[in-house]
Amino acid sequence: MDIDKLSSGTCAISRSLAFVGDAWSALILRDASRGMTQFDQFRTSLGIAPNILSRRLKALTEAGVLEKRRYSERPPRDEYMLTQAGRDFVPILAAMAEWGRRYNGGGSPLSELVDRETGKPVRALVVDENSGRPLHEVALQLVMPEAAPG
Amino acid sequence: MDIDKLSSGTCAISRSLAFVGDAWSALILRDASRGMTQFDQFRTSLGIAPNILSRRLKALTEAGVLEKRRYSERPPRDEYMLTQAGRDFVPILAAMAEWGRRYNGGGSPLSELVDRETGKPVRALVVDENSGRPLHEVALQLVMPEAAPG
DNA sequence: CCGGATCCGAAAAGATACTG
DNA sequence: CAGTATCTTTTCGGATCCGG
Repeated sequence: MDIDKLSSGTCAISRSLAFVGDAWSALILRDASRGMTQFDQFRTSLGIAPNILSRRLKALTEAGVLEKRRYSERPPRDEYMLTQAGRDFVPILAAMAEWGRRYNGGGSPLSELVDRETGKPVRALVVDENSGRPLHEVALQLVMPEAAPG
Repeated sequence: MDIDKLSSGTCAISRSLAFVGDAWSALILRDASRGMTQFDQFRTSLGIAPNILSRRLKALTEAGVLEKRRYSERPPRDEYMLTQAGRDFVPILAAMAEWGRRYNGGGSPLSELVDRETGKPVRALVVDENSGRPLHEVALQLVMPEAAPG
């Protein structure tokens, strides 16, 4: 679809989908959050063709969720690191993992999220920051600017 | 990419991406959460080609996040409703909206989420269900089954 | 008018080979 | 390693048509 239109639209959700409406991009962020930085790490982990990995890395870098950094001059070597925006997206991946486990968890054993410091399993839950209420208990209404009826 | 492989892989995140790694699917869920049920409502709201919409609705129905229900026999009319799985995905969309607002919020005024009952704005935050800590403050580690090094 | 199905050109994905 | 070039295959998206 038209990604440029998505990222400039009036819906805040669309603006995120501009990045992760593509599965590869989200999986790259996942691997980056696991500490991967190099082209070949991503390529091997994802089984992705190099040309499309290249394209995604460039797009994610231009979008500001990854940062390219040269860590060796001779030979020239670059690494990709999560920016603050990228790190802040990781909890959303965690929430997606929670959902995936609950509603599509059949078959083989699934990956788990743990707190790296305590070693305890983490269960992602989306709440309202103000009230603390879990959002799945709240009747949400998305209000578009300029009054668009639903 | 290969969606079937995604939805059967060992990573819980991948299993969610099988559904929303596609931007259209997520936007359909967004509109469904706004109360839309009919083919033409989605089509008009999204500006999507009918064949694509048809394909996505079928996929989302087979995936179990939408349910097709016939509400009129003559003429035959169907509506699409969120299932429990679909409703539980909405908080993730809310978290994505929050992120989109923070990191890609420039330009025109953006859509907002409000509590339909109180009318108050909702700020989505992903926390650990057990400790209550915001996940962006937690050092997360994704543990794959069968020990895969990062 | 609603809910699609069909057809076709354009675009993107994927595999593979190759280069600095 | 970290990509680029090239090629084939798949998917997308727009226009149009069809049955109820």
